[in-house]
Amino acid sequence: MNQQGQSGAAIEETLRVVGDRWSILLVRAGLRGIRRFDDFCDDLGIARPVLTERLRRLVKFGIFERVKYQDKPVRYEYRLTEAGLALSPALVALVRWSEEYSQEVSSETTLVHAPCGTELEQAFWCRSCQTTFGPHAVKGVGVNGES
Amino acid sequence: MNQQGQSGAAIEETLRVVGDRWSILLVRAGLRGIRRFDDFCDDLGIARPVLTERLRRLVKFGIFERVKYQDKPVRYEYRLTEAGLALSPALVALVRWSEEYSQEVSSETTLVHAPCGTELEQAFWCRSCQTTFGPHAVKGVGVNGES
DNA sequence: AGACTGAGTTCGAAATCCGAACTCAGTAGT
DNA sequence: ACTACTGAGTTCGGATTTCGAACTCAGTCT
Repeated sequence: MNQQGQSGAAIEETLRVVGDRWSILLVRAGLRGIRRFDDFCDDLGIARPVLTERLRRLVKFGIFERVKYQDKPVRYEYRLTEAGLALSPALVALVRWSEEYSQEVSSETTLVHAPCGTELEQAFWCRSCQTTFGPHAVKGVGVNGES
Repeated sequence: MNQQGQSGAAIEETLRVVGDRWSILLVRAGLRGIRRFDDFCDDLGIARPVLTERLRRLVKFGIFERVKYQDKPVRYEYRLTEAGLALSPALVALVRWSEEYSQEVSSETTLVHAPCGTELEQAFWCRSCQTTFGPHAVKGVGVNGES
């Protein structure tokens, strides 16, 4: 079917987990502090059966955890795990992209790749800063490798 | 329905474009140099009708462009636009996540960002080769002229 | 009692996805 | 001229997923 390298397998696996229309939005809602079923429901406008299924899956994959927050009528809420939080770089990247390319596609980003001498694009992610820098933010760095 | 700030609207818009199971994979394939209909098909194992629809949509949103590369039998191929390339940071973030939090795939790719001293991710794109180099490829390249 | 809460479940209808086979223009081989 | 092959799609019926709306169930509030 496809025989791409490791990074291909990696991204496919990620998408198998959060690659549907709702999962990333759920993570985002989680980052915004939303935890309860009905709140996810109202906030995203997701259909309840789908929300049920999606949350279950995300719990299974360790992105959310189902926590009892009340005993009387037993009630559970969903909180992001560390793995869930770790998706934020991807969210940031997506947000940045839409900010830049969504409506008006205008950006004269031109970088130079020293080794091979041609223009190139680069994306950087810094763990300590928890931010990504789009291609335009990077300059004059030369690296290469194989595919 | 949802009244999140700009970033919420932004990410939703992004997902409206590439938020399905295939689009991101198509972008990734594009980054790997794939351009032809049948190649996308074979590489991803996507159903042809879906591929047709998906490519059309991505062209409409300016992520791919449909380019005639032959006249005799008129043939078109799909190339990533700059906006399409700009999605690579997001892809890198997803790959990175799966490397770290997904149990299945394990790859010891660890990059170091010289300037700030912490691990980081880098995705490089070479326009002339029409390919990106993932973290793996970059790994072990001390060429960066850092520490 | 009666109304309300929160986390779901059940339902049938509608939208998507799938693989397999077909189209259509032109090219290559015999 | 006849056949086989290419590449980019389209058409088909069937399977899967999604949807909104209404329902459940335990417990609480007035």
